[in-house]
Amino acid sequence: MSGDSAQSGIAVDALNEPQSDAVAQADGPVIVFAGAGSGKTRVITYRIANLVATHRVPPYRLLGVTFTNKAAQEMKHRLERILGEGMARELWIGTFHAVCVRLIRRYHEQMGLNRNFVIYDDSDQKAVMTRVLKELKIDERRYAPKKVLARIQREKQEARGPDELSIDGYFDEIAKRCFEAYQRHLKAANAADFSDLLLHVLHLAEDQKSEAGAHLRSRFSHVLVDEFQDVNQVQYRLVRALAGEGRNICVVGDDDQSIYRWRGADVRNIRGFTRDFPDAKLIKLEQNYRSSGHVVSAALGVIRCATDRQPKELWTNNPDGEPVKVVHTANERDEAAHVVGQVRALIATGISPREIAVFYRVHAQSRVLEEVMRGQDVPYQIIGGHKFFDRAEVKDLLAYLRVIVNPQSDVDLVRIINKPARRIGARTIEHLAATALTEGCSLYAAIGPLCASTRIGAATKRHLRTFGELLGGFMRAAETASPRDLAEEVLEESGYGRWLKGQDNAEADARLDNLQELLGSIQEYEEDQSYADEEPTVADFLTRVSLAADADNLADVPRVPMMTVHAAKGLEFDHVFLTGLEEGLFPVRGQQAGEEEELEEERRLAYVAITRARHQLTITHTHTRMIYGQVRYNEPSRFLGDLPARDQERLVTEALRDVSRSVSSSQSSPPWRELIRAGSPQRSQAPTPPPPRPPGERYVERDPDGEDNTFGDGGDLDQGAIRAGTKVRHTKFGLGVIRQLDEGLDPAATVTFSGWGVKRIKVRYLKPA
DNA sequence: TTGCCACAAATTTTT
DNA sequence: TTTGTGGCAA
Repeated sequence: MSGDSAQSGIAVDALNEPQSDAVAQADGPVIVFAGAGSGKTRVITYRIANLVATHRVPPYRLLGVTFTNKAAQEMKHRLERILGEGMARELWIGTFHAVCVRLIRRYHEQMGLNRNFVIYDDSDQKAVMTRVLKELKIDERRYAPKKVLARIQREKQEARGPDELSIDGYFDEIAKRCFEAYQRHLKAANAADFSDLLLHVLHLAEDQKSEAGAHLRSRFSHVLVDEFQDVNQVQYRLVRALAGEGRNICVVGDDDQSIYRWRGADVRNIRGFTRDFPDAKLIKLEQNYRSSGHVVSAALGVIRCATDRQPKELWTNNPDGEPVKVVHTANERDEAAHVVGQVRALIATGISPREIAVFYRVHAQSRVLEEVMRGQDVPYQIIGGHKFFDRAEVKDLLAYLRVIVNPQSDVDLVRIINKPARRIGARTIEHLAATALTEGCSLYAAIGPLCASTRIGAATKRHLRTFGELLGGFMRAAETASPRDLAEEVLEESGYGRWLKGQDNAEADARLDNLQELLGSIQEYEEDQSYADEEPTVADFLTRVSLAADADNLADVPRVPMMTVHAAKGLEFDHVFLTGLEEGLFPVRGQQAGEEEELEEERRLAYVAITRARHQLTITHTHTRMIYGQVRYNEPSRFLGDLPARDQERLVTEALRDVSRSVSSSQSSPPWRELIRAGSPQRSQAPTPPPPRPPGERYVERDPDGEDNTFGDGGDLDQGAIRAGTKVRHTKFGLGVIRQLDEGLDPAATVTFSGWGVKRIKVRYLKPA
């Protein structure tokens, strides 16, 4: 391709990025090792822009793949700014799964899928597997559906089918039989699981015989992959195949940040890339633009000890900043108190809570931190956790829609057949399944034959028939109604809405709200489609939902983000608190033989965590920790020993000093004694002094154990104790503030909950906070 | 068919 | 400690 750069109205200046010329070359394979904070995503973005603007590659022939919707979104936005909306819209940018769904849309006939196929998520997969185990009469307790499924998914991530499963022991025999049956079920249900989405495309792309395969392979002239260290075998083969003869493939990643091996990611892909593409141009980006000198140096100290990594030296021009603080604390409460105390101090100096993050290795650690945050009135937000579309009631309504669009989907049918209760219980479903098996049809199609048989009572037949007619009616309605109208009709006619309304509790109210929100999101989808001049369909909406990440609801109030280290990948913050650096927790495991690779991954995880910090990093660890209901005595994490001495400052909390004094008098001096420094500025302590309270709020002495705080003598919220502004707690929504109060026989309040928004809740469901 | 109790298990998680 | 699941009684 020529370097002709006479282009039309494109912001050329934007292309003159420091790294872009390194990857400006248009042809041939390129691999970029991009260290943490070196501007990884930028490289891909500018390469794409450059290909379009300078090398005149038609945008629709460019494929850019990311791992998360968020990353894809970000990349699209950046490219819109550089290339303009019209051009950017033509680009193929998305997650592996989203891209594959788009391709399946175009090639579904060659893949043996019906247009209206549905995507089965984890719980659907588990439901299928449970069914399979029953059918094969395999003991569910000895062979847990989750275990079998995990085994199968491991195979699928390597693009192996049931026939290629290598058998080693009895479990594998079982797994193989289940695998076959599982795929059979998916096919019959006109469904695909997440791996299938990729596999369908892969199989066509690697098919040397069909014309469609050749067409698919030549579709894209350039393929670019972000976070290449996270690709699994299937994804790697997929991008290789899609790059086709041109071999214009550019991958960007950091082997030091490979933390998803347990999920099928294979670092060997990034390390082996140069084997598959010996002519690949290798580029290393080693300058870190993000973090302070001490942070970068600390991160290097940890990662340097890693065995088997692509040698590279991260460096930075940034000032040294403050050394990393390593704080030894007495226990998890002390640790939380210290972290929250520091966070408050930072906020008090005017730093935005959004720029102060708290990390932990496992979710189980978050509870204590949350309690102390709440107790000290620090606004926080847990990142990760469940998605909106995973809520039971949302999944229920979606299951109705899925059955309507695709009546072959048995798991969806089972999900809703008795919701609301229609007197169709497990027994009847078993009969239905048996009939479906002998008839070789779906559960839905088996309703007729079963009702014609004599195996079930007349009453049950009536219930089944009514249900069948209900669905039939919906299917007819689906032909003309818009998705939103259909959803509303389902909610109404199925009795689901009435069922929820009948349950007089706050939980049901919240569920109804969530369903309203779902209707809202369908509406939004319809509007999007009409804006894009496309027909909205239920099937398309369902696909989007399946591939959607959590709707990261932008917090109205700035809050301190709290998350696992995994969730932190790709993010950065001015101040980072990394908790629980203890042997047995971080690294979580890895001391035994055969777990070396796991330990390596923990090390990379620690590296990822450290490199999230821009200005300041505080690492904490505890002497004892109660986790999973058991007290553990902890050695400091081995990773702490890898931090260079000059980059860190070791501190202990007062509470630990007390512990150490009493312990050291009776025992030989423990290794952390020498960490105690005179004049350490720790103010942490076990019973937290009462935080200052805003006027107009009653303050009551807390129970020293920190259990439920109560108004006065506790018990229920009495009328006198609440008014607008009162803080309350709800079992599901957590902490909230009353906005408005409606008196009456059964008083209700409008409450703003952090993370949940405004809800109307009966006062009797609220507890004082 | 539903609801309750005992018991076990318990990283990390996107699509 | 919390959460999910299976068995059993009403």
